[in-house]
Amino acid sequence: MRSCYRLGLSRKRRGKTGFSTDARVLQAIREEHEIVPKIERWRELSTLIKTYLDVLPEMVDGASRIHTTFLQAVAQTGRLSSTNPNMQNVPVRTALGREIRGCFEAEPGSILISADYSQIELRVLAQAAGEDALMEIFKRGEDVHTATASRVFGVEEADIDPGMRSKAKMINYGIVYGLSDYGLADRLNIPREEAKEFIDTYLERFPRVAEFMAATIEQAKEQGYVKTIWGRRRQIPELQARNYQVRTLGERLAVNTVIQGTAADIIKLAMVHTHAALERSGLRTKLLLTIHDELLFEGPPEEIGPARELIEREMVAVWEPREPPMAVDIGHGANWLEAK
DNA sequence: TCTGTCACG
DNA sequence: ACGTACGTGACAGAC
Repeated sequence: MRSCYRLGLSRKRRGKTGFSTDARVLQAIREEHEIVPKIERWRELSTLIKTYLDVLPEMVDGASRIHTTFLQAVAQTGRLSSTNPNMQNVPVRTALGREIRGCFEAEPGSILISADYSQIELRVLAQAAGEDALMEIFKRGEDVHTATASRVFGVEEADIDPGMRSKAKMINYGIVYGLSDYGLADRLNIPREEAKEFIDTYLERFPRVAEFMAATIEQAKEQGYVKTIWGRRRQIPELQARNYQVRTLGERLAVNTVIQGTAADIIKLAMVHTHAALERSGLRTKLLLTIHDELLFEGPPEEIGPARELIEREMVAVWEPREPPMAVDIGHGANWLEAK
């Protein structure tokens, strides 16, 4: 990018056609020129406007409702995907994003109930790896990112500040995805050596996680596939590639698919069981959406109490008697934002 | 049609 | 040394 060069901005990663200017790069060079934060703001607003505000109102039907299509055989991990429109990427992270989410309202006279599994992938990891240290954190009901920060940084939990917790969160999820020291360094904007220390310390504190990853990759190489806890398979032909880059991708896919795929099994079972239990109970509350670790329901306000109780019970029961237990966060409100 | 970017989990 | 976090779908611009 000629203009970037002229402004003397740092160049981080490059793609096939030039230097990247994606959100992570802009965040890292935010202080280098006053134009950078302005571009960040423009990117945020233009994305939300063109992808959601310009398009979704056109898709509302005569009953003031929007209908998505769920695809059951696209995502290679066993997740559902959602298209035309995608209701699984409705904004929520920024202030304007939350305003957009708040536009999705229950039918007048009804309410929405949102129920999401708390840290489902890390709980699955704890079980799959048999890592007691991780299991104990959940069993005690601790905040997993704070607890991880304490173990990785060697600081009392009471002294963990939001920045340390945020780094630990990055490490926790990065581990599931097979992140490298380079990748963590790039995301945390820290030296590579420091990132390597964090990862090494994490794997020392949670040694069964390291063993689980190695064993999963080894087994996948022998058999050609991995299996979720419920037994659904994904072939990983990338592991046979001669190309290093493809092969290491295969190693990350092997580990991630067991975790993400098991979480997908769980939410699908939860859909079946909550639906069946609602029908059996005679309640009129209906399942509307599934968003990977969240189920969204709509129903009469007088059913809030029993519906919430039934939904949480069924969602938790899907995973029993495994450890650590699943935890479900439930809320309700007139719109999707309030319900979260 | 490909690439980069960005929304979500 | 290698290139460097998984899974999606939608949009805009270049070709």
